[in-house]
Amino acid sequence: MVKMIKAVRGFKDVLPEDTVYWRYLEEEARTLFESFGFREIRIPVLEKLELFQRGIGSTTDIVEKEMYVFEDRNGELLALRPEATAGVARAFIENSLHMKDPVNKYYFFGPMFRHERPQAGRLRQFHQLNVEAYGVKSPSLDAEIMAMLHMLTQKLKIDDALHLEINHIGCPQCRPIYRDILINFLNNQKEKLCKDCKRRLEKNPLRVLDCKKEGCKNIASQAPQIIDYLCDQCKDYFDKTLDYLAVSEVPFVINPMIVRGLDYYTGVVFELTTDELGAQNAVAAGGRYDNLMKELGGPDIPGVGFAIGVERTVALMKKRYTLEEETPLFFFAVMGEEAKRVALPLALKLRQEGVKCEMEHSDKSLKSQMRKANKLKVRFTVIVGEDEVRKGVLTVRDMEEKKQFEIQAQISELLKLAEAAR
RNA sequence: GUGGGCGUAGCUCAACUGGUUAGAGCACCGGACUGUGGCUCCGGGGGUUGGGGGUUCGACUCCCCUCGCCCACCCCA
Repeated sequence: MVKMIKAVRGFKDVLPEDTVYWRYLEEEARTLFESFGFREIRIPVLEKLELFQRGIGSTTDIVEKEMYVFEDRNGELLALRPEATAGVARAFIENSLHMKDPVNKYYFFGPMFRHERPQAGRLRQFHQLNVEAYGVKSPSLDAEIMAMLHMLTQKLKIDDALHLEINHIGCPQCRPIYRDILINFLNNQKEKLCKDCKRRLEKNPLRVLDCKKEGCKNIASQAPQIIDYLCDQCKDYFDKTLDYLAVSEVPFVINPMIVRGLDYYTGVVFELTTDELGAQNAVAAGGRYDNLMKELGGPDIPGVGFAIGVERTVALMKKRYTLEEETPLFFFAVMGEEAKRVALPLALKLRQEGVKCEMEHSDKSLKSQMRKANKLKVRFTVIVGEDEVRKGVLTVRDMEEKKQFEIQAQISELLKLAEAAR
C-alpha cells in the first residue's frame, strides 16, 4: 500500500461542517469591529526573523524556542509569524500610516504558527482575530476596546462562559521598582519555591505569581502586588479605565496575577478566560504596547489591542449551539440526456438569480436521486424525465408537504416557487 | 523539551485466560411494482487489527522498537 501523506503535526483541516462556525464568527466580528471604525488590514505570513526578536522580545519562549525559522535562498533568516501585532506595527511604520490616516484602528484575521507540543486548545497553526489601535493613549479607548470584545462574545452567545480579567503591569518608571521588590521578596523564600519557579525567578519573576503549585501559590498570595506599587500616573490611568468599564456595564474582575508573555506589553493588560476548555483557558488576551513602535524603529506612538483565539472561540460556540450549512432550495433529478439538456440551463439561471440548487450528473435511478435530494434536505425536487421533456413541463415534488405537481419548464415558474418559499 | 494515556472498517466500539474465513451499530451503496425520499425489511462494498521485529504450532491479544494521536507540564490565543 502506498504510504498515506498526513497533515503536519499540529496543523488541522477545517471541514465544511466547521467552517460554518468560522464564518459566523468572522462575519460577526467584521461588522462589529467596523462599526467601531476598525478597518481590515492584511499582512504577510512570513517576516524577517529580526522583527519578532525585536518586537516580541528575544528572550521570550515564543521567540526562543517556538518559532518556525527558515533560511531564505539568499541566506536571510525568515520566520512564520507567531503573532500578528509585530507585523501590523511593521506595516504601520513602513507605510507611514500615522501620516496618512486620521484614525489608526485595524483588525486582522489569519493563521499564526508556533512550534509547541499540541494539546487541547493548542495547535501549531492556529488562527487569531486581532484588533489594534494606534496613536492614542487613553483609558476611555482601552475601556472601549474591552467593551467591544465583550460585545462580540455577547453576539456569539458565549459571554456566559467567559471572565474578563484585568491588571496593570506598570510603566517603565514604576515597573522596575516593583520588579526589584518582588525579586527581593521571592529570593527570601527561594527554597520553598518549586523548580520551575526558581527558573522563573531569574527569567520572568512576575510569572511566579501564577504558578499552579500549592507551595508557590501560598507564597504568591503574600507577595507584594503591582497595584500597590504603581506610580501616581499609572494608578490614575488604571482607576479611570476601570471606571469607564463600570459605567459601560462591562463585567470584569481585577486579577493582579495577570502577566503577559510578550515583552512589548505595558500598562493595562487583560485576558478573557474560560474554564470550559481544559488547561488552555485564554480565549482572548491583550493590552497596551506603548513602546513597540519605537523599538521597531518607528515613531513614538502608543498602541492597544487584543487577539482572539479562533479555534478556542469556535470550541465554545460549538458547546452551546449548532449551526448548519444552508441547504439548496431545488434538486434536479434527471433521467436521460434530453432531461439534462432541460435541467442544466434552468439550474444555471436559478443560480444567476442567487438561488441555491443542485442537479444530478451521474446516471442514477430516480429512487437513488430522491434519496440524495432527501439527504441534501432540499425543499423541492424537480423531476425531469422522458414524459416531462415530451410535454415541456417539470414535475416538482415538495419534500416537506410530500405533494407533487407539474409546472411549465420555464425559469419564471421556478422563481415563483423560490419566491413563495422564502 | 518532559510526563502520562491510547492506537481494531469512514465513525463509535466488540472479539473468553493467545485458538478456525476479525464482528456489530451508525454511515455509505443497492434492492423490495424496470419514474419517486425520510420509516421498515433484505443485500453489498469496505480492515495486511498504526508500522516493523520477536516469542509461539498459532498473535488483535504477550515482549521489544518505531510512528501517530490525545491529555498534562512548560508556555500561551
